[in-house]
Amino acid sequence: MILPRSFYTRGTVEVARDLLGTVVRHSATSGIIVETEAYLGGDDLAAHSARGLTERTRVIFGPPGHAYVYLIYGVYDCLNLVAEPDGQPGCVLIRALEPLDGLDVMRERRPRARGAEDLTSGPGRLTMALGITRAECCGADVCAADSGLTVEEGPDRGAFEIVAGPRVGITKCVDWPLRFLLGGNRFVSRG
DNA sequence: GGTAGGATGGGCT
DNA sequence: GCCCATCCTACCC
Repeated sequence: MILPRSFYTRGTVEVARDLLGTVVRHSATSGIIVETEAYLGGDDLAAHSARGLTERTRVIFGPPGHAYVYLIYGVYDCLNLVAEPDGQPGCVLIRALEPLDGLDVMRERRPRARGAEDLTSGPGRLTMALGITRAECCGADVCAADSGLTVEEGPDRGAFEIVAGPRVGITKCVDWPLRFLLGGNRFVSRG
């Protein structure tokens, strides 16, 4: 049920697409991934790993199937899942979830959310709703049942269309179609 | 319906 | 000192 490490030991784009429909679980809450973005190695200047291996980006260069959580704009934590074989950079930003378990807990963690669509429809929102912090989760092994942060096979919901487009909020490599979302899903971060 | 602007702190030059 | 892989509010149609 928990996705095996071999799932992540592949090209980042493939992993980003295949993560759609799977389930992220942490601290009494879970959600189905409906939007992802791939951040590659090589000449992807939008990726944190583009400036090389540093203390912060060490996890991205490490073994696949681990969580890379970072602070954005000094305010919010964002969740990534590391792909590619050990030693090669590449990770997938989780941008939106469809809430699955623990909706009441999510509402307590996000008192400002008006409807269910506001709970997890954004990279900063979903970490708040699931209680994911970089202090607790950065570097966590999402393939290990006892890690507290796991990614599981999702419920079978038949065929769905994957829509690709430019990544959100970046200024470099803006034309690369590395954002993926479930077509027509109302829990995506935008459009 | 839309958007402009502020909050806020770590990472890197 | 500048740059952010964002969110929320206020205010304006």
